[in-house]
Amino acid sequence: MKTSDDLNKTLYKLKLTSKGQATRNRIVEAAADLMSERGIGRTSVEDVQRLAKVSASQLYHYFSDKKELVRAVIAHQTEAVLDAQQPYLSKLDSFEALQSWRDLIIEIQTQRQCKTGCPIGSLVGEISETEEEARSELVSCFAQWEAEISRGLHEMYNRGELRSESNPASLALALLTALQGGLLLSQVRREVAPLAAGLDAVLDHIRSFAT
Amino acid sequence: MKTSDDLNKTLYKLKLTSKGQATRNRIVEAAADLMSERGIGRTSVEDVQRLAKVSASQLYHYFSDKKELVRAVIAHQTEAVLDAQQPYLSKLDSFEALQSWRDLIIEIQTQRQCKTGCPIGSLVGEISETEEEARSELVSCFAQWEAEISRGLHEMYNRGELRSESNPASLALALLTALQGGLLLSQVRREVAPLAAGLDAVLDHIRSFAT
DNA sequence: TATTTTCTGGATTGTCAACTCCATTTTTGC
DNA sequence: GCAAAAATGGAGTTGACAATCCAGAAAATA
Repeated sequence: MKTSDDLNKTLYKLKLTSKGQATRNRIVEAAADLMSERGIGRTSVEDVQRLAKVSASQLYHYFSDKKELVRAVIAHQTEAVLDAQQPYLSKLDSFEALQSWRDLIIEIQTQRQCKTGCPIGSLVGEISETEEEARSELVSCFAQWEAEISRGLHEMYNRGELRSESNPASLALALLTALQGGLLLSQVRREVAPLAAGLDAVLDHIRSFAT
Repeated sequence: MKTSDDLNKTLYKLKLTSKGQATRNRIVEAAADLMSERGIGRTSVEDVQRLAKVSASQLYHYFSDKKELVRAVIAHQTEAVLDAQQPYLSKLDSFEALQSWRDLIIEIQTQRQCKTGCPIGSLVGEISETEEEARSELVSCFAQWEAEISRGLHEMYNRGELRSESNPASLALALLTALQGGLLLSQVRREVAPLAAGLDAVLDHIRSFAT
């Protein structure tokens, strides 16, 4: 049963020492690394403890249970993924920028040797049905991502670089879709070809709306 | 340790009574249903036993361990997924056929209320790293799928319905990519919009190569 | 029919992983 | 400097779940 203190800790995040903050970060990062490599189910909290070099009581001092840790991981990965795509992502307002962004993504996936998929997307299958809260956090993560892409396309549209019959919002969603599918297939096939094919098809399609 | 009898059973699939075959099927179908809904990790063999109405000894009579059951599930889902898209999938050799196929997929995902993703794709994140054998079965499943799509596009190409500068193989891969990404996003967002946006973008792109 | 093989029931075991407890040390705020 | 709060160590508990075992029923085969 949850005491009201636990509730406070969960909802209002009681004070953390800078040392405590550091420990918490170490835990989240370790968990994020392990989970994006093996998935949630195959990552035990003991594994996380070992990698983060913390004891059980430390981990449960900062997170009430594994679910809460997973939620923290989602938040952490959201930030990490969006950050990794800067400064391109926030300025996707030209065909050149889109192309550079595409190249960056391919580069990132190449560097990790296609051993993982999207740090966010790969979690979808492991929570969707069971944890409503985690799912909605994933949704908002994707929404942020989509919004960044969408913003750039809208700017191009407003500047008249995309013809009026184009639909920037749909195109942004299609790009994110190709990205997710591409990462998934590239992970399982251990090659970037699907990612490249998916992104390039949608990018070509976007270019077809050039004025 | 594996006895040579177990080895025989695994490799050559000893004789199965028709009754035995039925039991085995019940197990695989139950496992497939549960795993595509909750994932592998959250599906216990006990859950499978309950749903399939079999005892533990029955399940382990047909499968040496959970991993083997998972492999059977992959094979089963491969067939189920490809079958569900017939007769469209095997005749994707016209723009109308492509459109009908797209409509069918949206319809399927709508009917399952976006509660699951791709029965195959959603397994990727839960095995990739750990079980090499299962991964390669997933790869060949996707390869079959891609080949079916590719065949249709190549026929169009050879018939001169797609311009010579188009690349049917890439387009097929892009379609599969959009499909996977679309199913993933539609699952987490509980709406078909991403699936539609992804597929429509690639289909429009393919149409742009029409002669 | 006899005998071998396949199939089934269900109790049991062993392992592993999530989570708890309590004592102790460190840090903070007054 | 001194309470109070936060951080840490690590052994211990609990439950779930994969897998086993032994015995017996049904079915195939000769």
